[in-house]
Amino acid sequence: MATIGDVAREAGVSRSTASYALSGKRPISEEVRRRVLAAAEALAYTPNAGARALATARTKVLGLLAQFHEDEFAPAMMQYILGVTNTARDLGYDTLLVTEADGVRALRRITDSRMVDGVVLMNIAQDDARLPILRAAPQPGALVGLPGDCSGLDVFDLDFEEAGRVMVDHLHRLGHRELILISHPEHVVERGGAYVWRLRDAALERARQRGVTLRAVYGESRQPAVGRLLHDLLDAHPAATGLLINNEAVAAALPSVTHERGLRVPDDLSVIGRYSAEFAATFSLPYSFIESAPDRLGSMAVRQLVRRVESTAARKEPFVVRFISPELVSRGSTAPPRPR
Amino acid sequence: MATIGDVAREAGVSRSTASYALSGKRPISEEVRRRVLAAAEALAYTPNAGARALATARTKVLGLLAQFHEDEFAPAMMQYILGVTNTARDLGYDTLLVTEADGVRALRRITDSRMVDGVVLMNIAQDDARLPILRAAPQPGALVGLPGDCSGLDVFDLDFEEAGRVMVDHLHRLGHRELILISHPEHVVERGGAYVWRLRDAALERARQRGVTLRAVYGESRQPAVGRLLHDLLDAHPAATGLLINNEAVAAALPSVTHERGLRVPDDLSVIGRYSAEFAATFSLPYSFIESAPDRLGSMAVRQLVRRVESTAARKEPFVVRFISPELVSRGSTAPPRPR
DNA sequence: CGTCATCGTCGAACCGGTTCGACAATCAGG
DNA sequence: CCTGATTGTCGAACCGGTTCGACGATGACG
Repeated sequence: MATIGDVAREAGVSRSTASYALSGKRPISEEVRRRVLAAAEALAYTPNAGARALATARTKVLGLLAQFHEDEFAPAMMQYILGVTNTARDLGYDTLLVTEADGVRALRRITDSRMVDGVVLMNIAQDDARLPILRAAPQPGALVGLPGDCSGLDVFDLDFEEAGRVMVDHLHRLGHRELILISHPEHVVERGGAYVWRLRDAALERARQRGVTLRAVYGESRQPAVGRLLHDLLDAHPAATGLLINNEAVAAALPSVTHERGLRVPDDLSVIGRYSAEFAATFSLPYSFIESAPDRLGSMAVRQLVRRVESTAARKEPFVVRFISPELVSRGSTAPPRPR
Repeated sequence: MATIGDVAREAGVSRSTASYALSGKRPISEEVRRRVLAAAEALAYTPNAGARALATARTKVLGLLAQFHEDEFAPAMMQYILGVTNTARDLGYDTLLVTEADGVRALRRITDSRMVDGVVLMNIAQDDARLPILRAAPQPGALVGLPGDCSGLDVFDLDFEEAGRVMVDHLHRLGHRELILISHPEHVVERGGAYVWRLRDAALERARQRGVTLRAVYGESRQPAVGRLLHDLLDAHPAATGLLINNEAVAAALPSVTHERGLRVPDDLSVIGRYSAEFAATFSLPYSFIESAPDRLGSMAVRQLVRRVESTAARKEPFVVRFISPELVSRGSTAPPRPR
């Protein structure tokens, strides 16, 4: 494999001149530049990433830490990842995907060894043990998800509070007065998944203001538990006319449950979910939903991260916490209530 | 950040001695080793990945090239990826996930620049343009999926031919004589997705031998096309009593279609799919299926790749093409046929 | 008691880039 | 014609590891 020394020899110049000719960081005569470029082309020269990283203290690689918990719904994760990898590539970066269970150790490893120029963290917990490590790291970091303490990091997330309010308002306006909200399983909350209670508490508050009865329950993330839960809920609360679903697995399981019970949506039951359009298409979900925009979030996180990586000025800017406003995509799964 | 020079100074030895003490590649007195380890600990020393890569010509990173085509079913991909990243980490490697659309350019970039010690390729096409690049690369490569020409690379895949035969035999034994096989969309075939015709042709051949009528059709990968296709098929072939599904999106869409038509499985229709247990659980699919074992395939590919990376002896071994035998997981979705 | 291994450590070179300071050649201005 | 600035190139140092060869000290042995 050709080194820059080979290119220089082939072009009849010194290594430094070859380097300058290729990078353009100093004026080089047209004649010499041509020779160097031709030599690089002829030898199929590609700079050695390790050597360049050593010299420039830049790897052009971003770290992406994603945790896959047993009780989480893996398919939903894929789109966050693609949002990150695709945007990173557009900006000239590759992505190191780390799925190690011990996130703290993983983060330490990739930051201390200088494998990456910056890190995107996913599956953020309320009191995430990785955050202190990331704050102390020499590389900047961006989060997809809102932790309890945002200091020292850029944060991007869906506005789950507003999402809860939008859902309640929408059904309230249609005349619904008794609703059920199904969230994630309880372990997700115990693990610090703030998005669960952020949406739930805001929805409860808004329901109270509107005089709507809202029953908030934990969901499940696996079959057959999900199906059973749905049946039990519909049995227990026959007066409920609307369902709010903040849990991909539950949304995916609902169609067969309504079928089994002979319920028609929206005639007998109104439904609003919270997931991505991509997810809706994949699982052919027929419900109106709040777009969770995973690719946009991943993309935003990367853009901000790269800004900080590449500019010392940007690195000194105050940290941002940016929420995407929930957008309700109508699929006609809500209607005025009708007593069952 | 501490360098090995800092550690050496702190321990009162030379840089080379510090290096040997940490790596154990030469005998070092107990006394000195202790001092070096203590210094490394105190300074929180972590070797610089770029410097090490430059010196050793090893990065401890594997490349993973995955393509996400519009018409492919993304959720199924996640498990292959996890199989790769988790196994890689167990063996001491990190994973560079590359999802760039231009696979050839991406592969060139990561191999030429020596960012990775080896590469796993997914979504292999019959005549995959990336293979010549990978064969010529200095790093070893492993494929998850079977191309037309396997030379120079290790290949791992499900035995799709046998899977097709197992499906046909299973239903034939139960007494079925008219079956439908739904594969992937036609573009997947045009793109060179050999697994489509490998399963299909073997199934057709076996059906011929058994005197069974097997209608093989292309599928769809998106709603609402998938649902429409299924309805049309069941309308057009009322005499068919068994469905073979080699397409995750179709399998995921089938339950609601059978519900809508009031068909019961297996009483009115027998069904066998081909996907992973993980996928079945996620989508709560109630069908018997051939396990496609994505995590096992990813894991096998990485193990072989790392063997070749780490041992010159292994690098000289003949290349392997290894098929996982299809295992039929029974979920009770097949029964003797009953005329509809 | 001299000789030869062995053991433990050190200095120096190397991996392949980037970048700083120096310097020769060219050119414009006084 | 001399001076000073500008342009283009080069050599050397550096980034932070690893590894080779050498060398002094120690111990075994004849």
